[in-house]
Amino acid sequence: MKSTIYDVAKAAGVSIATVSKVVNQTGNISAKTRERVLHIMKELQYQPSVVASALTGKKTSTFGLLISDLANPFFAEVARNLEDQAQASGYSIVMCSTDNKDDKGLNYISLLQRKQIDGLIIACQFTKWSQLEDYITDSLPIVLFSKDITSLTMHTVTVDDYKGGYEAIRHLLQLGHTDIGIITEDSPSGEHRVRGAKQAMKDAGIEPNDQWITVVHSSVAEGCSGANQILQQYSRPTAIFSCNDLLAVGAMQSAHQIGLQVPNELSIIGFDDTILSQIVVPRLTTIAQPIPDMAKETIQLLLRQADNPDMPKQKIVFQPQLISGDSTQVRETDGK
Amino acid sequence: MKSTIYDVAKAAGVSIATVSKVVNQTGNISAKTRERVLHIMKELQYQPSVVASALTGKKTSTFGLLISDLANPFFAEVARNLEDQAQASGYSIVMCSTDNKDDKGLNYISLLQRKQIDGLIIACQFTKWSQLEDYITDSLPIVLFSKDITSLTMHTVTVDDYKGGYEAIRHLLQLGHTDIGIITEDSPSGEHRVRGAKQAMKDAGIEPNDQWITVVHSSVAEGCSGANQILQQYSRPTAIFSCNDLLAVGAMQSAHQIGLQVPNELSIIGFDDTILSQIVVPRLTTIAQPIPDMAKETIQLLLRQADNPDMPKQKIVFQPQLISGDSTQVRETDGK
DNA sequence: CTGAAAGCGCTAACAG
DNA sequence: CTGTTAGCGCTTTCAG
Repeated sequence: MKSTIYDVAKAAGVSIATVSKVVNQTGNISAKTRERVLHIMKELQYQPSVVASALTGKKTSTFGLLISDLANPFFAEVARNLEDQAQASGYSIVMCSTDNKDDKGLNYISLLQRKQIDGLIIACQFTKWSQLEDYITDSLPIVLFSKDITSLTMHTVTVDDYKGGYEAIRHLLQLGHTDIGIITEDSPSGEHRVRGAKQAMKDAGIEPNDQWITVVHSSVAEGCSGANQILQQYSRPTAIFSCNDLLAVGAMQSAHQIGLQVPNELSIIGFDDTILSQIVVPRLTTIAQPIPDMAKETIQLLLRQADNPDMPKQKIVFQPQLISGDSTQVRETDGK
Repeated sequence: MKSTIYDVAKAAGVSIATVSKVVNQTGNISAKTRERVLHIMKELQYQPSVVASALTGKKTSTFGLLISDLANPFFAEVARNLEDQAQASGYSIVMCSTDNKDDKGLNYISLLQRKQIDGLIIACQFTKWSQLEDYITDSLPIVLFSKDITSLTMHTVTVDDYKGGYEAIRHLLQLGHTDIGIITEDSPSGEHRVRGAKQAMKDAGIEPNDQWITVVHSSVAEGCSGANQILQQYSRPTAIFSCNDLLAVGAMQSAHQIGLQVPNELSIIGFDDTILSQIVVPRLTTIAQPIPDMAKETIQLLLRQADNPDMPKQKIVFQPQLISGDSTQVRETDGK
């Protein structure tokens, strides 16, 4: 049988209040009794119940994480980093894959609140963000990760998607590419990346060709078919910017199917720098998000909200970074 | 402020016992009162506290998952499937990446027990499994996933690693390969796979060449260097069996560096059928584990243990399946 | 410095 | 069919 605070108190010949104080290091307890209690605790293998203490208004030391799909390498890495940071502060994380389905997400949210989590990280999509307000207790610390929903006023940790898109194109431009296709997914960050990309082209005096822009769901397969659409046209671009690595890998497969050499005949640049981009041959050039830093900031934000419920909402934006791989190269002049 | 069972009781003009009964659908409550209570619950947005009910001895509806590394695609997929299955039964999962460090794992185990999880899935390594017995309350339902520790008598869900290794080699043999290298990691399942592999060779009258077997840590980089060791020898094999996809991908990179064409000059077969094997070019031939089925069985086992604490320990073994990719082909006769 | 006692929100007999 | 009551294990005044 598990031992309780009563068992310890009895064995130590003190009251449960005293035991509670030595456990939580509150109040003033003489060194002597503390030692004795500590000793007994060890002897009885006493493990304070998180459940009981949570009932008295203390923390559960648990965060919830809403994520699109844990099996997606990008999100898996995000989850891992968040977990590490949380663990460093004594917190654990409940993972909830929503597949970006509103009802699934909403269900998880109420479940998590019934479990009295101390904070929630939202790293998935909702089609109707407004519903969240009905579901979320105002006192629940929340951070939006890698999503910035302007209609919602919440703490937010993101990468500068716009700049990332801009830099991706600038990289291609520097290599001499002027005919550039874009494969993107239908999401806010995808849109930001595309906006940045288009702006970079315009700033270089190039008008984006809408024929070379496709919007698909985020998967390798769709990235491939999206690329097919672009590459099988009569005139095709010499480079493609894919809004995430999954799509970029799909584009590489498409090129392979069509018989285009990457990077000689087609340059491809991705976004996220997931493990996929690292193992693919040629190694994908991509835009990296500083996930460890973002994770750290996210957890800090959650922690700080606990002490300071109405701290002003912050929007923290991190800078993306170009990772040079082997999937992009100088445009070959005989091309097109 | 969140509403409690008292608020509902008061508003409905009944006792909290009655409310509790309609919430849990226990006892006999007249349709009329039930309606009324239900109505009030909705109105007050009443959400029963999992914490409070757990304190009275009920479930927390939470499982813990100990996993090596959530960022590893294989484990991410395992986690996702377990999460889905758990969610189908109203459970959520706390993820704990241990990096196969004993102390990390042990810490997580006591933390999880303090949080009163209803069950634990262990899918990571421990160097000293015996320690677990001191940490785990005998009443905690546990399932070992994808690990079978013979010294421990626990419920176990695994794939037949031995057979998987055997089949992998048999596949290569059928393609005419007789000079086969092996890259493996230092783990029980890795050993089983290698044993199966060696047996397959022996059964075909081939003596495994220890020069062509390397043991490394599980990562792409180590898979690559492990393959380098094998392939840079004066005489090299025409095929390599890698004990998991990470290593297989590493082997592909090694081949690429050395300038060996896969599969013409070198066939490579992996294990796990992760997303990595699917995106790599050429598509990796590999041995798949039926993760969804394994996950389902795991959760069922946990659930059943809750009702039936001392049910006889089961060892459930699933059959691996060969997935034909493009990384293996008939041995070219001019080879070696 | 230590202890008694009142909850936290809910469940489970046991009465009525 | 419904309500009373005694906990579950712990925290936190408030006395002593």
